[in-house]
Amino acid sequence: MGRWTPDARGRLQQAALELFTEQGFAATTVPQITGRAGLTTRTFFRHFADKREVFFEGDAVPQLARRLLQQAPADVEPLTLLRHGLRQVGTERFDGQREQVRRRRQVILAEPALRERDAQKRDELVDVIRPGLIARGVDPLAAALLAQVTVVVLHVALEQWLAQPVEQAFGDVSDGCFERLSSTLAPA
Amino acid sequence: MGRWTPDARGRLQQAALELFTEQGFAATTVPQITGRAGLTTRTFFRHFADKREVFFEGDAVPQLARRLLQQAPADVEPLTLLRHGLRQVGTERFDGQREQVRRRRQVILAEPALRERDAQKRDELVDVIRPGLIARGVDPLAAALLAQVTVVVLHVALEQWLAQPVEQAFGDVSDGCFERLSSTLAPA
DNA sequence: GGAGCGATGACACGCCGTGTCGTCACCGAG
DNA sequence: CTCGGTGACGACACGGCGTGTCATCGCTCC
Repeated sequence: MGRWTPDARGRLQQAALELFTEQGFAATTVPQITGRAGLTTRTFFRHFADKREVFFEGDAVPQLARRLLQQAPADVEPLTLLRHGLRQVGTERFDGQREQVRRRRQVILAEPALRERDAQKRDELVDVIRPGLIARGVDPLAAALLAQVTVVVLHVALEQWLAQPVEQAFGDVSDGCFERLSSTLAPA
Repeated sequence: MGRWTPDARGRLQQAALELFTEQGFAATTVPQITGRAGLTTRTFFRHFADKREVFFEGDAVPQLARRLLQQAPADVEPLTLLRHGLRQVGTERFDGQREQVRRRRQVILAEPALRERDAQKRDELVDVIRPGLIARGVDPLAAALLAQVTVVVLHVALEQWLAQPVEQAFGDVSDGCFERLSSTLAPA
């Protein structure tokens, strides 16, 4: 409990999210955000590297991926581990929150600057998964391909999952994507 | 032949590339670029949407992808088409220019802002390939997965190709990546 | 109770990107 | 040949982003 009202970072995130949905990302300025949060502009940039980061901060997927890769038993097949990992991500961050995820997705898609940052975040996830696989004994080329493909499936499956008429478990959608991809790549 | 010395856009690209390699992307300002090109700052932004675009402009890969997808005979298997497409990209843009490609790659990797834009460019390529596949009769889910995977292979194969001790044909590396991916994803 | 610490405020500043208007060679119509 | 349109660029102003720097002051530890 400091000299100031607590959770400055959380207040900034909250204010930013509200303003982004109210008036769009491009139309809201950092002073507007800090004004609503009761802070100064300079303080915003002490918590977030730039205006886009406040939207993506707290995205726990890379942390979860790191944890799963480290803690899984060594005898688990990499592909199995990755499939279960996506299912885990689904239950922790998607299942049961489809409308919330959809709204967030729409904000991103509407703003080129946020799409770009989203693509970078996917790359960062690849850069977590790949060394994790290598540490588990996967050779570098396969690790690079598997890490990239896992993030691709996460991305495509999320799109599929959001488009379903009725919500199903994300893990089922991502597993379906894995299988579909495997069969599509198999030589005819 | 106008009132001004011709090829303003080309002069800007040239000056920008020189300055980026001389002193780095972040350290060069747009006024520096336009100064060297003999133009004003405002003119820079008439030719390029932002400072990063001058580095990626003229990247003909999406155009090539569009052309290949439209012109290939309708009976070519999608996967075959994509593999040949990557080989084509390799011969047109990579093979025989490895040092040049490597230098460009290093500039991108050294600058987070350029990595981010590079990721966005890969997404844009996906957004060219996917509808092209759908137009060829591939169903939407497979098209999404194949488009993403093709760009992944392009990316991973480029990394592989740059790391080889002696240069080989890019198409051989990308084909190897495709096969490796297919076998890695196949159920044990 | 005094020293160090850490989060924030306050202020200045450079650069990015845009809106707007003026200038002037080129081009086509008459 | 002239005259208005067009299109690229210059000139200027400006808001917003992101950073460097120093001051402030409650908290903690000794």
